[in-house]
Amino acid sequence: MIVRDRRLRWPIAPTFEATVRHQVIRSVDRRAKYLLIRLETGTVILHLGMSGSLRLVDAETPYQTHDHWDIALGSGRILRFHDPRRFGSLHWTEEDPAQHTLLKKLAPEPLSDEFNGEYLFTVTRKRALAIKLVIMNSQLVVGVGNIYASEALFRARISPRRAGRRITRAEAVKLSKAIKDVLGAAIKIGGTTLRDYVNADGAPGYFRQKLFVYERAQQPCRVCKSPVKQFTQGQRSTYWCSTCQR
DNA sequence: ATGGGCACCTGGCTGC
DNA sequence: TGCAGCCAGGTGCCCA
Repeated sequence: MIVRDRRLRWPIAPTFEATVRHQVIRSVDRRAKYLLIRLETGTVILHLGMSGSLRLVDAETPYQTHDHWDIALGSGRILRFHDPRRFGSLHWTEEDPAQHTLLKKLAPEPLSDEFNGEYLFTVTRKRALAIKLVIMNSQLVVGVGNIYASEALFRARISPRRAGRRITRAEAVKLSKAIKDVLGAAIKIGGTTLRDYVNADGAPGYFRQKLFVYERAQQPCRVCKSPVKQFTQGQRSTYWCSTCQR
């Protein structure tokens, strides 16, 4: 393994290369947005942040700016990590990865049966916080960042300003379905590409074309034609249609 | 227990 | 043409 820049969101541990050297990859899994690569003596926990990507390249492929590390595989190819914003991270654990600090408090997988209307209704009961911020809390919901939060609420026809505890049981059902739908649809077509972000093949994600409200301030709502509104919640932009969403 | 705010980082864009 | 300044994203962490 070659590390060119240890400065990711957290610095890559100085012992990391020596630890993973010569180990066989047993399996690759995922929890929330963390990639789990199980080796013989432990697990690599990797996050792509917002601009990270992994590519499998030939050994002679020259590295480029922001190619922060390479792992040489037994096949002769190289697993290369590229991340302009350096919000990605790389950790090592020899214990059950589910018990790792970064993973142990995470909410259920949003596409699992465990994540449903009843679950969402229950966890929102004592939340005075706006529902948009509630569904962006990884202890309550995982997989929903700023883009999909606005999109899911639009699909569920719920105002992003509504207090979590004011969500009715029926709305919790709608919202849990909207979250599953938006994540499922986005995954299916390669995610959402904004500006310079590309996926592992260097291709953009095409979900941007399917966004109903995100980054569409002033533009007509795709359902009712009234202008999409924008405001700030938790230091982040929220987009919504005040006609469709209540 | 809950919520508010900040931090990390760089490319793209705006405006002088 | 160049450059300073702002904004965007995911999410952990510190403090009230």
